[in-house]
Amino acid sequence: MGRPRQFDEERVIQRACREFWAKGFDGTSTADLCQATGLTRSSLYNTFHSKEHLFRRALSHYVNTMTARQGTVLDASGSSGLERIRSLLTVIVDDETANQESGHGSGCFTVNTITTIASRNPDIARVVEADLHRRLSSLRLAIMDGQLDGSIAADRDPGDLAWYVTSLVYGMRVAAQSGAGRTALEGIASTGIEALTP
Amino acid sequence: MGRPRQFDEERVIQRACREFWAKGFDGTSTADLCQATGLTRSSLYNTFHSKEHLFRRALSHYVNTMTARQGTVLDASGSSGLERIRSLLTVIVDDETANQESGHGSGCFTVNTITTIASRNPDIARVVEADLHRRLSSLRLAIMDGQLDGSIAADRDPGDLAWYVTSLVYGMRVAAQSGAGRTALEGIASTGIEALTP
DNA sequence: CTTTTTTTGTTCTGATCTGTACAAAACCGA
DNA sequence: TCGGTTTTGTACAGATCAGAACAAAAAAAG
Repeated sequence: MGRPRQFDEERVIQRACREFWAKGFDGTSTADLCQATGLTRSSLYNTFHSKEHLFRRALSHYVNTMTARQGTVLDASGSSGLERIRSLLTVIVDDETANQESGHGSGCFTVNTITTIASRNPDIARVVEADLHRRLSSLRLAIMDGQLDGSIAADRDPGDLAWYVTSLVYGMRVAAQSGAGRTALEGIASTGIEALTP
Repeated sequence: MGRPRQFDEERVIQRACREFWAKGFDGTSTADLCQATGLTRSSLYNTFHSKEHLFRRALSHYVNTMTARQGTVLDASGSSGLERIRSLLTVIVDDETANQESGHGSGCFTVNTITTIASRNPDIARVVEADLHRRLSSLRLAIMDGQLDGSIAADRDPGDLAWYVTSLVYGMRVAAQSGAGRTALEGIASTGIEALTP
């Protein structure tokens, strides 16, 4: 069935993800992508059709792995709703400090995408929007659990609180990118979670 | 003293600011800037030397007007520290809903800059960093006032709380850009401010 | 071995990019 | 009115951009 591919598609997407993450859609050229992935021009276009298609694949890969990992923390049974959200924020702090220390930039690919092309590209906007709704639902469930087990204030709408936590995470991502170190992020997280307690 | 200019420099910077704000540094071409400002290529380069210089002027203009406006709210005497921060958040909510309704995009030019080129351009990073420190100081003063007048919990470091409020504002900016409407933003603000009360 | 199918490497294309060159135009001072 | 100075319009330069074209290479199917 023809010549087999000399590359692993998943691996290529991961490399492309790093590249787009660091430089954004507009700031990344197809030459950059070829160099980062090791693919030639024709292999890249033969497989992914266009720069925008590859971007969507890379972005989807990012949000899927991120949301999955955060989802396992959020859905962990055995701890209170508040504890699960606290764990989520810990994951964020660890992520950002790891990013800062490992050099390859910081911040969140999703946030970067929201603040740049999402407003100008409906197809890309759809990816982040679907992910947003997934995360809001997960959060709402954890928050409702917390309101039942008494760890989270019950006098507020779970949907509002889910938006609040989302916004808190967004803020921590941007703060990390504007220079906030681990201790600053931990302070933001511990202060921010106070708003949820009864 | 030579031929006088046929344009108002401030006005040009405002137009350029809108353009960069909407499309980002990489996404805005010099042709876009000419069209948006009405200047010809040579006038633009004669006055601002390069795309990056103009970007810095536009960004400085933005952070100055924004921080000044938010500063007057934060420094308002006659109300408690907590009230002043609540007013700040109200300003943010009003800004974002106004942006959404008036069409010309939403979100914050500063946040967009942080999440895109700031990490790749030290000169631009310096602009946002200086502004960040100004805002953190203003916030810390208001928070210390609040801790003295009893409206804000005194058992937390003012610097940590200043970072928290900054992060809260960042988060609201991104939330607005990802589709949060006025009521959602108001919910985030009112929940977020709970964390500050004693 | 031959044919068919797919990937790969290289080259090309036309558009767009930032920035420059240069002369015409418009103003001021004398 | 004339000389000096600055802005303006247009044309251009060289680089880079996303993507297409096409034949060589590599494998499976017959």
